[in-house]
Amino acid sequence: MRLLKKENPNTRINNLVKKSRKDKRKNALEILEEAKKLYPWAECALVHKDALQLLVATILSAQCTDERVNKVTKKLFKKYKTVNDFTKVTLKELGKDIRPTGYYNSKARYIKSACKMIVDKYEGIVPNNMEELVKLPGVGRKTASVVLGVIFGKAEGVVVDTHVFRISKRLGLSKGKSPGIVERDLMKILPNEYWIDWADHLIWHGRRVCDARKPLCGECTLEMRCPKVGVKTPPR
DNA sequence: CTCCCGATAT
DNA sequence: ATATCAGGAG
Repeated sequence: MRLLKKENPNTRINNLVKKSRKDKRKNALEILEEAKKLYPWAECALVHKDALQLLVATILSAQCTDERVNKVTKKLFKKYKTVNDFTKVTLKELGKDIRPTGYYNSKARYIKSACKMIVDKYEGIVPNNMEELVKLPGVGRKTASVVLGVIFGKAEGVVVDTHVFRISKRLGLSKGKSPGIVERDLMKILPNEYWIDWADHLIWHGRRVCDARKPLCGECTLEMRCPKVGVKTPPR
């Protein structure tokens, strides 16, 4: 005498979490298509004018809003023009110059060391491939993918920042507990030609709608395709 | 896993 | 007071 199985109106959505890679791909591409309509510009939010500036800005963006990074880099890039300028400064002084971005001691070390390596090993030129970029101090796959995508228009990986990590999981595309796992899942699900677009558009969606604490599911046009994995209190 | 860390929203 | 922000290293 079991209880009657109650019909779940969200069966289709719940099933998205267990779908095959092929189905996940179809779903992901539909979501991306919609996200492109929502954020047709999808430009890089970090103000920069070349590879070095974007590299530095992206290192600074760890656990910090892009808005504050831009405030800091506006002055920073007037003072430091080349990789050599960053290698000459003391860590104490560079730390002061980037202080509002947080983690300023670590970031100052990363930036100075990375610039030194660029001078010593890469003839002053920012590398244009994943293998070399991630050798730079303070540069992981996320930072490297940002530079590769924005500056060189190339995707050797998928940018998995806090937004992409959170949203990809909410959408049921990955259950990975680290950005690395989520990136591998996304690389399997999405064709390479969409890797850059995925992060570009989902990050804007993460900022404006699919917020970490209080996602505006009621205003979300991706809502019908979203199983909302891990969303605690979707407000109406 | 912990640590690095200021600024802002809730 | 606590959570979060275009993470990475040890």
